[in-house]
This record gives sequence, C-alpha cells and structure tokens, in this order.
Amino acid sequence: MATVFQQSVWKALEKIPQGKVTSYAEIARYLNTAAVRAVGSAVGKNPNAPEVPCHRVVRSDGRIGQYSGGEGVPTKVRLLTEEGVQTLEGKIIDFEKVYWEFKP
DNA sequence: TACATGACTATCC
DNA sequence: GGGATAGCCATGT
Repeated sequence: MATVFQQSVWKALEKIPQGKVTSYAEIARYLNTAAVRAVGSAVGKNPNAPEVPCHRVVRSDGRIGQYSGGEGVPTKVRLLTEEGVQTLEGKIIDFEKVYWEFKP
C-alpha cells in the first residue's frame, strides 16, 4: 500500500543528490517524528525500488546498515561506490563530507 | 563496547 | 476489524 507516511519518506529520499548520503534519523527529523525504525520499515518495503534511491540512506553512526534488494548489503555498497561514496567494510569513508542534510 | 529500552508503522495472525 | 509481532534504527545505561 502507499500510505502518506511512506510517500513522505520516498519523497524525501528522492531529494538526496547523487554522491551524497543521509541517515534514517535525518529523515525522521525531516518528517518531524522520532520513529526511525518506522522509516526503515517503510523504506525497506518500498514497492518502487528503482524510483527511490534507498541505497543513499545509511545509519547515523556511519555504517551501511541493512539492505533489501539485489544481493543485499554488497549491492548497496557497490551503488554507493559507483556514485562516489567510498566505503570500507560496510562503513562510510568521510561520512561527514558526504552527509546530506535536509533543508526545511 | 555490548545490552536493553524506546517510538511508530506495516504486516501477519 | 482488532490485537500482536517485527522492522534497511537511535540512544542511553
């Protein structure tokens, strides 16, 4: 289904430019909620994977986290690397430099 | 550093 | 239609 919550999350994901990443907490804060798990749940079960760059969302501690699609986390890491976000063993390199903040 | 608790939703009984 | 469970996590102890 496509609830307003999910649509809001996906819409926020589309605002992330290529080569940048953001965190679930950032999205939750952008949606004015504290349910970061709900965000992950909504993004993880998104029915329109290619339209939503869910691989540009990582954990707030700089780690990749999980990924549902393709080969899983390796696919997420590879996509990020292709877009210019360097990773090392499931962790973002220069996380502060590629971190994208949502503007109100 | 590792474990337990917390907020909110979608999905499965 | 209603209640219970789990989820691409965060944060505090």
